[in-house]
Amino acid sequence: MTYRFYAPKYDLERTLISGQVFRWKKVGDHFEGVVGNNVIFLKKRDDFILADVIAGSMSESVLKNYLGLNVDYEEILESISEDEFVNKAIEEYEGYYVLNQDPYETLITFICSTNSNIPNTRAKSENLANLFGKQITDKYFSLPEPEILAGLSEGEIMKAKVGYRGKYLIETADMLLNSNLLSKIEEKKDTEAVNSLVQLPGVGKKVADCVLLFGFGRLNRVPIDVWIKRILVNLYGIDDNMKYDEMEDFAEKRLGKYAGYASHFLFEAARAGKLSL
DNA sequence: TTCCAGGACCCTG
DNA sequence: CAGGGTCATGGA
Repeated sequence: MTYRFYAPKYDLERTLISGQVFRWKKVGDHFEGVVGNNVIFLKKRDDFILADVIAGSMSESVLKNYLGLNVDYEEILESISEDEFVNKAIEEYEGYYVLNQDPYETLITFICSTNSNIPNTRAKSENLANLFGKQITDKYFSLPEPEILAGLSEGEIMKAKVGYRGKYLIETADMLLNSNLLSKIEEKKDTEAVNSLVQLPGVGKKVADCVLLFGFGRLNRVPIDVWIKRILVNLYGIDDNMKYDEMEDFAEKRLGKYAGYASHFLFEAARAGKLSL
């Protein structure tokens, strides 16, 4: 299937090769990625995103939602750009969109991200898929379902080079199989959703907020990582011994209902060295 | 060799 | 509750 989305400002590279998602790569003039059991090719032409679903049955509406196009982007930009630092970040990193990923895939990949870096997280995610996932095309595999992960031994999962996170992945998958934890997140308020997610092994508040922001579309949630903390301290002047919840509250109040969206502009701009921290 | 990377967990005081 | 050490792995 081929789809076409009107999105003049959309920068595929800044969106897909970023810190929010770990399953895309640039191949020549386009981007190739695995989303669920689909292999998707994307490229930009003029004001449009051209999408080819190489394998799988992802519908146009589902892909549009995944790409973060079911939001009023102009309203979001207008809202968050009231903040001077965010405004600067948007100028330095325009065309970035927050995706709307599958909660389970977000969870698994962000468990892999802890105390690691983005290239390593990408490698871990790819290893998990290639070793234990379902083969979709000759070279692309889906992330393994919880049934598969839960059935692995620690020795087996270590082949994916996930390190000490291996047992967290196995135990989290097992808990998901024996509960409806993820499916109940939707109905919970933010604080309760975080409290629920952190019950999963390998999931702390930061990963929980990543899951809420990138997997559940809660654009207000601000994952407080070392970058955001550095930004809050050096640009916004907060005390660097503030606790996680206090920093999150500060960021949400300061940046508004799209604070999470704003924070990722800050994150990417900072990581690109554009914020002079 | 040492340090760090989008942290989480465990043990002490 | 706060403060420390520890945890696999790869790259600088």
